[in-house]
Amino acid sequence: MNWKKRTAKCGELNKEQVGKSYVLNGWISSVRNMGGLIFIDLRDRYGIMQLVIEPENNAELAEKAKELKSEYVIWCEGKLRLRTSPNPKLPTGYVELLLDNYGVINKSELPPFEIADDIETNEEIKLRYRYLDLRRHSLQKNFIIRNRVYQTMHTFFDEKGFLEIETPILMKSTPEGARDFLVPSRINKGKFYALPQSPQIFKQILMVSGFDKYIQIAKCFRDEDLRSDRQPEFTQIDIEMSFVEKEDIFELIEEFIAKLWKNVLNIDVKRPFKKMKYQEAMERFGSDKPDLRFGMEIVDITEDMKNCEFKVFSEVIANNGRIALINAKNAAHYSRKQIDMLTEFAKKYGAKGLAYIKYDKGEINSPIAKFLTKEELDSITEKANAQDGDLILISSDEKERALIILGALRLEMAKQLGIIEKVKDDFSFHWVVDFPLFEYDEEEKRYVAMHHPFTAPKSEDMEFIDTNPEKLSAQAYDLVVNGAELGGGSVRIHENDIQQKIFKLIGLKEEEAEEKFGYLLKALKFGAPPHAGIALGLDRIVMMLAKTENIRDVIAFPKTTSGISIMDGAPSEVDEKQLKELHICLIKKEV
RNA sequence: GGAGCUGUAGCUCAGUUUGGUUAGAGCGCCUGCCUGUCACGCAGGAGGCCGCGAGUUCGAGUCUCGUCAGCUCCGCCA
Repeated sequence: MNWKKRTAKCGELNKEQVGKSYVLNGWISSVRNMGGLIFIDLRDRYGIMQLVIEPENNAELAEKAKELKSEYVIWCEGKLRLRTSPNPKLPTGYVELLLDNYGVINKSELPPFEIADDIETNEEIKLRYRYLDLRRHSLQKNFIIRNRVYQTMHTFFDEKGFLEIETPILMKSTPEGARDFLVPSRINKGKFYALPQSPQIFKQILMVSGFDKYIQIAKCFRDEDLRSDRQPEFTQIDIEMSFVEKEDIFELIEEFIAKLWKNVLNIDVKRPFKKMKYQEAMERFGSDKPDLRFGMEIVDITEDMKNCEFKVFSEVIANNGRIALINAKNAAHYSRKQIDMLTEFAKKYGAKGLAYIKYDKGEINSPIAKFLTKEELDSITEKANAQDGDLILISSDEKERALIILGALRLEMAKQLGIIEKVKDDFSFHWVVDFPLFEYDEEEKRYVAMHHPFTAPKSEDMEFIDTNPEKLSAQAYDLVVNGAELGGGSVRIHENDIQQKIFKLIGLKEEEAEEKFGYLLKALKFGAPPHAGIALGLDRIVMMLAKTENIRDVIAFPKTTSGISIMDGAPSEVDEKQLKELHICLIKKEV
């Protein structure tokens, strides 16, 4: 070994250790050569230590130190002393290491960007040099949080008697849900494994086996388009329990979440969490994951407009649609152009247009006012609780569409008006419950499970199962924090006949159900206990704790929005030989 | 599958509206000076396929079309 091993870490030394000698290892963060005095900032993951060379007392070392550049890895030794001019901004700012000697362990090319917290660099270069980006404290701290989450989880669930059990990564492709990633089998030519979208069926089967409390940090894979909070591979804290009801899951998860927030942020979370029905979430907030940190709730005015002369409204009413509004307080100053942009925004969610009323300096300013009677206008003003200075945005559409549009506008206006900024340090935890069991898929012309097809219907709704399936509510629940879905789960079906019925309702023929899910159906015949569970999005939890808007900030090696890993170049073409072994031949793209 | 924004020095960006001499700034980098810096300071210097390809034009960083990449969003994501 031609370097000296560290006896301390950069961020750990302080006043208490002054007078002692240490060896440090780390990366050169910056060199400030004052001529008669050389300062070097040495960085490791624990912090920064200032090194000093005094040319007056060690001319040789000072001369040698001219070789030192950013991001060289060095070892160095010297005595810790108090600084004559301390820097209170640094945790280690009261001390410095007076060097007796140092050595370069490994040189570095000039990095393509500076390794500093406060500089912006384009995403592509940061991802190409991910190892350099990951040297920044601003990113490292997220992985320290992530680790805190792992450790809290392991301890918490171990103490509760949960068993951590791994489930297969290579499994059978399932027809429901997201697009599968497929893995060809060499031994079984022409056949494919799929990567799990979640370990759902395996964990249910573990319940049948009697492992009544299961947990796993599960890697999941979904071949769908990416978003700022979605990667094709992501991590779930996957949980399942036997002989429980949904309340048991609520209590367990609330306790766990409270522990996480305490351990990571030292915040005391108020329990129990609020519960809101899906229907209510949609009606009041236009979302199944409402952000409850602020108001601006949706107001239904369909009834008030039932005799309205305005054709847009009357047609919507005739088609059983919804006319509703939100009141953007103090936004009457919005210009025509700004409102046009809001209209464009609404159109992304399928709006045909957007009506508005400005209560501007005592006057009502609205292109639709002339179509409304005084009574109609008054009732809008009253229901919206509109005052001078307010801007009312009105959506009229098919019911769910209208609500979704207003839900999106509500969030957008909260952003634009600085409301989100005001509540950015608040946390609002709640459960959304009583989801519909099915929703109708227009494209496939069939019912699909809103959660997944193993979700139990509410027992009091079972009477509708043969007559009116769209009326069925699911025993499903989502954990929602600040408008983000951090997890979701359900009470599962543990009876073979009900499971078969559900498959039938989503359009799976008996043979298909047998072919795709036969192993689950069979397992349910062998004394399956009642069971329920949940999956928490670990990446999103870390995002929330780290207060970052982007999932790339909490995944060590993430992919770009087109699913590419720039650093290693995945996905890539493969050798003809590899394809041949797999009996795969590529279709040449036509030009 | 669709929409929007962005692409100019190693990095961050200006210049594009209205085409016209040698494409600028800050940071970083290189050389020298500097004894308390920590966003060190001072002096000097190097550094450009204006994403790529066509087109319009006497002339394109600037206009048009195409294309690629990154980001954000809609669809999609049980």
